[in-house]
Amino acid sequence: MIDTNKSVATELAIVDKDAMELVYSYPTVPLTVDCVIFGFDENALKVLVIKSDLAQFHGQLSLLGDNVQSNEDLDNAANRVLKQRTGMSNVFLEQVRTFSKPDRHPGGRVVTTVYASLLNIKHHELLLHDNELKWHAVNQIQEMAFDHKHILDVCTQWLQKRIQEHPLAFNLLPVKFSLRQLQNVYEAILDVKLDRRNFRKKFAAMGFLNDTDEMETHVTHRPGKLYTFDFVQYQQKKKNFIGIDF
Amino acid sequence: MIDTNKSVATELAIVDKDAMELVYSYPTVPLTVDCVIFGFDENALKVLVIKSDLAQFHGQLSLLGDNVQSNEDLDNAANRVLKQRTGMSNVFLEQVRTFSKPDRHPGGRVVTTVYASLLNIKHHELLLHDNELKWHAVNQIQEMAFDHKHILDVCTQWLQKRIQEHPLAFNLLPVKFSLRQLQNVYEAILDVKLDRRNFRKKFAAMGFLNDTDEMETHVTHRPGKLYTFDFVQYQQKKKNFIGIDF
DNA sequence: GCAAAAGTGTTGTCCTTACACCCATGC
DNA sequence: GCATGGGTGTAAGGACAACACTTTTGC
Repeated sequence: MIDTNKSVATELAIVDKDAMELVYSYPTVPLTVDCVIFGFDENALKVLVIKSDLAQFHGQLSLLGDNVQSNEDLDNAANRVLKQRTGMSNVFLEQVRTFSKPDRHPGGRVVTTVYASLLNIKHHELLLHDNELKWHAVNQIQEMAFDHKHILDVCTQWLQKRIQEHPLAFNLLPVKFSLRQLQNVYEAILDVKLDRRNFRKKFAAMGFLNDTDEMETHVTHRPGKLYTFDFVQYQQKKKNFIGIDF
Repeated sequence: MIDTNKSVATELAIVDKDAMELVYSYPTVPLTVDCVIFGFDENALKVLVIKSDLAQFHGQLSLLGDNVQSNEDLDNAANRVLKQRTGMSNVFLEQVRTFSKPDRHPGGRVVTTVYASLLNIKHHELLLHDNELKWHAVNQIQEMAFDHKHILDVCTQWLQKRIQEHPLAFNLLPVKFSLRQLQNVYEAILDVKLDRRNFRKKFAAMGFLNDTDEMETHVTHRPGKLYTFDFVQYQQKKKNFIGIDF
């Protein structure tokens, strides 16, 4: 029963005090975020990495990470880290997973929440180059600092699944693109070779492509037709749309 | 260049000290795990909830959660919480997402990582009943403590997607089950009628079913064969396994 | 014997795959 | 004219959907 002699304000204060005491009793842990920024360029899937700060991992590649500030949520932390490390903003980051093995960081226990994104390298010029910030081809990375190679592998699988469920690929292309460009995206991300004729048939059947009457120009071969992605058709057909299977 | 006057041991010690100092400089945060245990019974999707401990949320439903201990990874913490709250062990928990809004807990900042599972209510008798631990129908829960309703919604969506990609349905069945029982689960969850012969063929082809030499008993019709789920086969074939499409 | 569900094969359709030749452009 | 990739059709095989009758048990 509520004691009606107490004001509502007092009641709340006491209640909050209980909750605060509870929270104070919890052990606390250093928290970081790491960003796995995938990019597509020159027909290869790349990822944005730096050289590790730590002497222990001297020369090794590391994801873009930092600790989470005291009153910052993880989404904000990830966006802040990305901006601080690369100068990029307005990147759509998605939370992938939280990694928490107690020995994953040599300096002691650190829990990290990983965010990933996929963007067009040409549309996001790197403004900073601290710690040798660079794009590396994903399939050429053998070793990384911490557990970052494992994290990268998890994120690569995440991306491969994600791109088959959702047409993220179109984000990587200009508004008008050729089927070859589209196919390159899928081949690079899924790490497979696809048959050109079957690929065209599949996308033709999906009906998300609008045929412009334009062609490629200044290419050293027969120019291909240019298409646009039909967002309206996609939204309408989305409910019946299971995915893109190769 | 490495200073060859230093022993390797000294070098490592210095390196570790750098890493430790770095980690000590990070702010720390109270971390919890919450478990969203879905159950299927009487043709309804249910979830295991308790009444909140906090006076502020008096009478409101809460997920099963606790703080993460100092040297425990999140997977272990989730399993421990589940065991402490319900007595259950050997439940396959999957990490869903980490929630971190600074104001999500009235006692101050608490970051929580959420795990979910799906199991058969009848095969997991609740051994404890503290805080009125009970199964509630998911679609009848309007309000919960903290941001737990939001978390539940996220997990429900996660489950609907997940069950189409992975054979979680086996979690809902006894160790030995008939094909009819298996088919009932899929029909109920996917809300479709399936052809018995095609259903059997599909699962036979997948090779995850072990034929026991036992039959149903005490049924008022011809008894069916009982099968077990072959976890080993599933793990091996998993990489090629795309999903269960009906 | 009757009700109720188990068990079992075949066929047509559709989707996926594999595969080869001519065409348009830049140089 | 030659190098480069664009554009196109067809056939075989595999997966899926549709479909009906006989069998085994409890009552």
